Amino acid sequence: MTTVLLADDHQLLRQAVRRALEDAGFDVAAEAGDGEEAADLAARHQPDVVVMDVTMPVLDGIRATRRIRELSPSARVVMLTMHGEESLLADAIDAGATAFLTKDCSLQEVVRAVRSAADGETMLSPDLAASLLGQFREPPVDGPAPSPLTRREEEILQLVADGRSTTEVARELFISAKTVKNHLASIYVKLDARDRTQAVLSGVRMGIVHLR
Amino acid sequence: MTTVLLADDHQLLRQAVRRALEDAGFDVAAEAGDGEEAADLAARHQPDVVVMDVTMPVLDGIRATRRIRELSPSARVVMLTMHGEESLLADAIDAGATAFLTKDCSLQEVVRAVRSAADGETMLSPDLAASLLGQFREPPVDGPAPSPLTRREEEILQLVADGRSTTEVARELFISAKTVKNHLASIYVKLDARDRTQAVLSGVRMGIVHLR
DNA sequence: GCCGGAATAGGCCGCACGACTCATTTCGCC
DNA sequence: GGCGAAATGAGTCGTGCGGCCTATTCCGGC
Repeated sequence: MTTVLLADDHQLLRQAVRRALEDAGFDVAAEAGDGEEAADLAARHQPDVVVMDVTMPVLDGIRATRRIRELSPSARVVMLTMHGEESLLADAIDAGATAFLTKDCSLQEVVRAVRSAADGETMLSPDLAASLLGQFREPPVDGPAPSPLTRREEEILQLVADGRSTTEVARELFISAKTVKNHLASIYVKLDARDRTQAVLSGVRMGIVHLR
Repeated sequence: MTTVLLADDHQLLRQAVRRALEDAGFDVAAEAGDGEEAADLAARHQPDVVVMDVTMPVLDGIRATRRIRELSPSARVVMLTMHGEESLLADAIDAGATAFLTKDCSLQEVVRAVRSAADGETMLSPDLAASLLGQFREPPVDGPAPSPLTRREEEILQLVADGRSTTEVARELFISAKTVKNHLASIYVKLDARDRTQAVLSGVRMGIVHLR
């Protein structure tokens, strides 16, 4: 049977989660009230899954997770947090957490996450997944914006972004410096820029030029 | 009872998923072999959840999802794909998909996703979630790179990135243009840039200036 | 108490840059 | 066949920009 360790400084929440997990057929082997206790109990009981709060006394959930991952590598950690902060998410995953849930999710979600974790599978809180996907969706939206520049102009802007001066661009493309300046002037008009700096930045924003 | 529509051009896969869903207590109302059929059947049966493959004849899963989201807004779409391509993920979410799974996941994962979708919750394939998180973890690694610039220099570089000329920066900061040039010279040395364009680009790469 | 870095400021020099106008050739497209 | 856009090139003009050197003030740390 799958054994679980609960770590949260709020007894109320521990009781609720314990009920839900036991109803779902899990064996809650122990409960911890702070991170250090959690690490000790994990070492002793070797649970399959640890359900852990991020904010706890003595040793926070992130550090506790790190320690548990060292002492009991087989244990999967399901992280709970009050606030759906993305920085915490990154830290948690870095520490070796398998799942990450916000506390405003349902008990069913927690049970589902524990089941996934027991199967060795990653899981994200639905709302966090949504916000992550939201960030993922933004760039492609304005990413494929049709460039107002001609091929030659894009080529020149990229070279300028790479640090070339007007004469260097000219040498590189085997054309006269004057032509490069003409192209640049055209670029400034099209991108509503008044100098190469603004033109390059516009290019970066529009995804026409690549940072190197 | 939760009704489900299956859309996939491989009958074998449809049968497998149907079995798993029915065992889990779902009602598989219909099956479609291509995207157009899926959209039609969705309009007729108004299922709670549509499980749809990305690659299908006639109308691909992305377009089919878009059409279904228009005709049957209450239907949640769980997207399946062979390849865990992130560009597809973005497109799928943009089309209005609620969940996104790779086909190498277990049937239990599909069932879990359908259950989540029926509850109106987003879900990500564990491996996709992991890869997303991977990308999320990277930026913070080199993000908090200690800036070699002083506060004043950062301030000036940001203004330059915002499009201000030397004299404009001076006016804005109530200092002489000469001082601004001095700061810029210092910035060029520290960032190994030879002009404002390269300095600003370095700033962008290092995350000390923000694109606006 | 003093040294050093940060912020302030001035001068000088040369060139690269950007603004404005115009010309030629070569395409694709109607 | 001819129109228009893209690419090429030129001249002129003014000034913004960057290199180099020096100086003063202020502050924090040794």
